[in-house]
Amino acid sequence: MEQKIEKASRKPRVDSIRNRERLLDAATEIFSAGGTQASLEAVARRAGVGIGTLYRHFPTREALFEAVYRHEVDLLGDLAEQLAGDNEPVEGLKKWLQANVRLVAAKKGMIEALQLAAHGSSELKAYSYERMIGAIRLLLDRAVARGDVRDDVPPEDLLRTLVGIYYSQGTTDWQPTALRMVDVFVDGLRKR
Amino acid sequence: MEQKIEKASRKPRVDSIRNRERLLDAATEIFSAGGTQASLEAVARRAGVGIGTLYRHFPTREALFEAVYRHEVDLLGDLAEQLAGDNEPVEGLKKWLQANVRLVAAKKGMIEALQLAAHGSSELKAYSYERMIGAIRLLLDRAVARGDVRDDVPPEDLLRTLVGIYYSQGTTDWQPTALRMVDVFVDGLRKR
DNA sequence: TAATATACGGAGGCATCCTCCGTTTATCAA
DNA sequence: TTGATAAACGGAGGATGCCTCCGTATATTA
Repeated sequence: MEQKIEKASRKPRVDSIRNRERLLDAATEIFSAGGTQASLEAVARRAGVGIGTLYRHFPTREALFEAVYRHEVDLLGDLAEQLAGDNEPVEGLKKWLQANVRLVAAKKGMIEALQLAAHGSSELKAYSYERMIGAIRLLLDRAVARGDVRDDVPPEDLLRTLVGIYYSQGTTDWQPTALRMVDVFVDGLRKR
Repeated sequence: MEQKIEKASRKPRVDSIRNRERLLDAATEIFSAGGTQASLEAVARRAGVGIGTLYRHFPTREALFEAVYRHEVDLLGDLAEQLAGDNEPVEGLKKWLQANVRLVAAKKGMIEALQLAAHGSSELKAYSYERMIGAIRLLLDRAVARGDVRDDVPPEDLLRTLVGIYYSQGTTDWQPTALRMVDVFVDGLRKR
């Protein structure tokens, strides 16, 4: 959502917008691969901008995490709406859950960062929680309505279970395992 | 290849032992206050030794975490034995549980560190688990034997619950909350 | 007390963090 | 178009942290 502040200001410069997007993409890649403490200068290099530009757009490491996280949440929300058109509701649900694995990397980093810096924007938390629950409900209800899966699992429990699955995996190279667990779990939801 | 000669080694130097202890104390303080990524040079400064000395005693950040953690576990084990002499078993149990809050800071850091470096010494994990369970059992059994608390809570469940309480607290300044929760929980164990 | 094994400190090379500011450029009014 | 200027850009630079290396200091042993 774009916000317009009272000042009749100039149009934002196109290079500024472009660089912001490049930085966001680069940060998503770098953080997923290298973890929380990846170098911000590496992010700037990957984005092909100067370090000063990075700091202008995201004054703190935490601000960058927040932006990455919010972006991922939005992507997942959009993906759910897209998958809701699918013919196979259970498959749609499974695809969405597995897409989450990508997010978790970012989320892990962000939680750390927020704890550290101690201004964990609860607005962001609330926003993302709503968005995630909404996405799950959208996909789950369709599968339930078709009679494909059991009807006694509320979206909230599903989300909590997911987080549990992701966090219980401690080691590196956890993603394949997590994907497998999601697979098992969704099969468990199915009615025989 | 030359063969290593087995020689009767000298006694360890007293300054070496002293510095090792100073480093351990300093690291405990610094990590508790500043978290995982606190500066190792700060630890050395606080201990009043050179940075080289720190690295000689603890070649990696992880080695230092391990040593701090093991030390804390030992202290808690000893504390349990001491509290076991107390006249009020439930109070002893509560005191011990609250003493744990200190440990958690170190533990959080260590888990991170171990995950990152991916050689999480499982010997250390096993050791600390045994020691913790032993401590809880020691205190719990006495309270049960006196009929002060319910008898259907095994030590393992108590430990898991504790960890859950500590980890569910996300924000900074979590310690007061955690202490309060422990208080509530122990009261819940009491028979009316 | 002398010999020597052992530990000590910190300089130095490299990486990252973050700020500051001179330079470049997109926007807008004329 | 063009010139003025607000806005964004890049990266040098100072501070700090990581870790290694090695000359110096000292505890232990004979």
